[in-house]
Amino acid sequence: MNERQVKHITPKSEDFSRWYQEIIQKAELADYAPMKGMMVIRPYGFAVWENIQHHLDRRIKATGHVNAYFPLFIPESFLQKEAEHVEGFSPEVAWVTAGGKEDLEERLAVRPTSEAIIGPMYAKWIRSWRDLPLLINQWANIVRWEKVTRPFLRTTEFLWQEGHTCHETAEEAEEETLRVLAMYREFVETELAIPVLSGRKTLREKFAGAQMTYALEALMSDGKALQMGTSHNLGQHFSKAFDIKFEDRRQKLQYVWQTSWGMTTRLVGALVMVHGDDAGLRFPPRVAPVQAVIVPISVGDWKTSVLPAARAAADALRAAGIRVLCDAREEATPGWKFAEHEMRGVPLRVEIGPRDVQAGQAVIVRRDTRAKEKAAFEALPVRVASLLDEVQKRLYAEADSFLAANIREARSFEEFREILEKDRGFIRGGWCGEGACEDTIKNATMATIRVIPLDETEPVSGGLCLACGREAKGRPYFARAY
RNA sequence: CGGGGAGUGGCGCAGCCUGGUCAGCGCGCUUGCCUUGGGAGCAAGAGGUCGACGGUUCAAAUCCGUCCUCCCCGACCA
Repeated sequence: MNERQVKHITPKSEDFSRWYQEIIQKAELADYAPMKGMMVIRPYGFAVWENIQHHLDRRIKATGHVNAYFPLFIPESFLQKEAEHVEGFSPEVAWVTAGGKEDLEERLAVRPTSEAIIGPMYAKWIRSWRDLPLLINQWANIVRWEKVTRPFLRTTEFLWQEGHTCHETAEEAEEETLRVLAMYREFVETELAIPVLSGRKTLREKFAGAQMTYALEALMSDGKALQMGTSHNLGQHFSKAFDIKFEDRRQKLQYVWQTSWGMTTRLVGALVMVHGDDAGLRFPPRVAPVQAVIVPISVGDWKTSVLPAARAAADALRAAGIRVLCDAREEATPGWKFAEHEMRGVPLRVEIGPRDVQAGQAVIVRRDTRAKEKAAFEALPVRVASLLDEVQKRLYAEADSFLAANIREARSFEEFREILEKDRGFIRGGWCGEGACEDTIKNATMATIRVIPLDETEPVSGGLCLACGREAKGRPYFARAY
């Protein structure tokens, strides 16, 4: 019993923050690098990111976008062209000032986002309305000099995908912004099994340089919100700054209408915080690095009596397109393996022992419910595939009911504070639309407006602003956020 | 950037107050035997200039000073 404690992680309910850090290291998703705020994404964690990339890239391409790659460095003069953009990012830009032993004539920013290096290129490439829409995405690394960092959630360098598009009209740009938002939502819900709220950001929360920012927000199991992705309508802010013009269908010179949008390695952190439990991770099958682990029960002459059957089962599952691992390590006992793979979030475990071989069957155990069942060897691929679907659905359903149970209404500021104190989660309440009131609430409670639902563009009558008591113009979702 | 905590074999820690067999424990690791249906057991091993630099002293993991790094909690952000 005492020895067990050694490998054990802090229970989630006892100290969520500590649980998060420990599980990330023990499950080998990531490790701290020797530089502040930087981490190494280890193979197991990177496999999750690769699965995310795969599923997202598919959708990005299916909506007509193509991938390209732009430089890591941005000349300072470029970065400064869009005033609000520079202003917003200047505190967190890393600079390159020398090459070898020679100082540079102009400093180079390590991209905190790529608008400022993509803009000038688009200006070169776009001449006519026939060049539009231009729909490019890039997978890249980004550097933002953050003061407070946490593995996956906020690191100095992170990986992401950033889409940058140009359109003929304001309407098309807005459509693109919303199309991507919907695509993101479908992706997060389907692949990551995470339900989200989507909507507009307030002016204070929008991307520096954007005209309008839309976002997805998810609820972590400690009751704090996490932004899962953003889609920005840039209007003509950047096209004017970078002189991206085209001749339209009536032979008139116009600035293009742009969008940009991104999702990051933060999503890996979201998977951990939404689905994890006291025993460790619980990965949704569609992004799990290993979907099913086969544990041969090592007794007696298991290497000759059990192992071949385990290997054959692994081959059969692999042939059925399932990501499977046959854990034939001799140095670990079956019990050890059970606990380890549970901690690492493998959705299904398939146990095969001497008795099973005799009976021509295997024991399948679900990570999410720990339910056990038996399946004949021949039926294994079909049964495992269908159980993976069930686990995926159940994880979503569980997260969805948690989200639903943690969206509350506040009719007064007092009520708002009580909910925050007692339950956290999302709180819907009246807002007059003024930034000052947004600040008042934030300063008093640390909660911010996460999103303003899209179905709510018209003023809502009857409600009052939580901060000033005047008539509310909308009822956004508030929350404390990461 | 403010407040707090911590740097001792791979990991987790004890030792520090009261300098001197204090280089120690557990886990892990290596080798062998034996085991294996929920984190096995025994035996023998390998492994550390005690975060860095400077100072006090006959003597520093221990006392003093400076610096570095990491973590947590806050203000800013994917």
